[in-house]
Amino acid sequence: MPELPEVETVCRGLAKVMEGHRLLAVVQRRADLRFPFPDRFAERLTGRRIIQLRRRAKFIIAETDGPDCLMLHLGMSGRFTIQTEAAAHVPGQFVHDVGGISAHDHVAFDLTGGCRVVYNDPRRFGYMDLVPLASIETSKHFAHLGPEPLGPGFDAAHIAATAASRRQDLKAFLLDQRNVAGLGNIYVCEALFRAGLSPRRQAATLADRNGRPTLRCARLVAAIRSVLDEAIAAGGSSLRDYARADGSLGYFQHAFAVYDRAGAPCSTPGCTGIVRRIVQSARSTFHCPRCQR
DNA sequence: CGCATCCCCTGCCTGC
DNA sequence: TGCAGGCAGGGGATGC
Repeated sequence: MPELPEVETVCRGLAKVMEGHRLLAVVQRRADLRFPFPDRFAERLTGRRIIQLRRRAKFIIAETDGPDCLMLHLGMSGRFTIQTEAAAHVPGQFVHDVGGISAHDHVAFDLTGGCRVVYNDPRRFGYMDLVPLASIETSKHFAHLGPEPLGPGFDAAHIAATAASRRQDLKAFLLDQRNVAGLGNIYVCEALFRAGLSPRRQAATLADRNGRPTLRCARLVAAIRSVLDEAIAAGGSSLRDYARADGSLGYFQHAFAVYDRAGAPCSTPGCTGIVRRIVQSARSTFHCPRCQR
């Protein structure tokens, strides 16, 4: 599912029911997801109050009043649902254990205030970890992350400086979380389209011969910001299994200009190009070969 | 260092 | 209808 706008949307949805509340019970139904759960995962969280939820890159961080922060990564298919029906609540048990509906519910968080937050992840590419608040930024998850694309550290100068020595394709450069954190396949495709830049262009060509930012860098920064801002405002993109934590659907997928639109006419005014699908790094890229250079 | 490839796991869609 | 194959929003390991 999730790139930055989807994770941001989920984070906001969870914040409403988790912030300020205490964890009455944490139910963990298996020993691992993508990675093993940390030792005594449920025990270390039980009884703690959730102070604040925030997002960094594609992670959700839940700060608690205890020594550990809960770090969540949704992988490809992770999602949260919020259950509020009092009738569905059987302490320490999953709703689906009782009602028998869905598989792949791996963790449940029971909170004061009456909500249960359930993590479901069919592919189990997501994971959870516990990290001390003071060492979050230096943790293995965050130590190599680039700047937030919507934050102050991401600008034309950063792009130019980072890309200047890179021989890789622009697509791969933007997917690399060390360069900028939070973009994934969809929003890279959409941002490159908005910027009029080819996904096949060498990253180094964004900078001038002295490694300084060009207009292309500025256009790319503006394109990334605008597409992310709009996607967040739309509640993210709902493809296949993605939903917001409250169960409602994002609708930015209706605004895709190129993603999953191979064969469609290019939407750039005056452009007669056709959206093409190519494969880069074994993943689909969608672009207009005519107006993206 | 950069890049391609494979892999983790499951579900869904397509085409035969 | 059934089944095989391809594909998927992430990201880490490996080998060239």
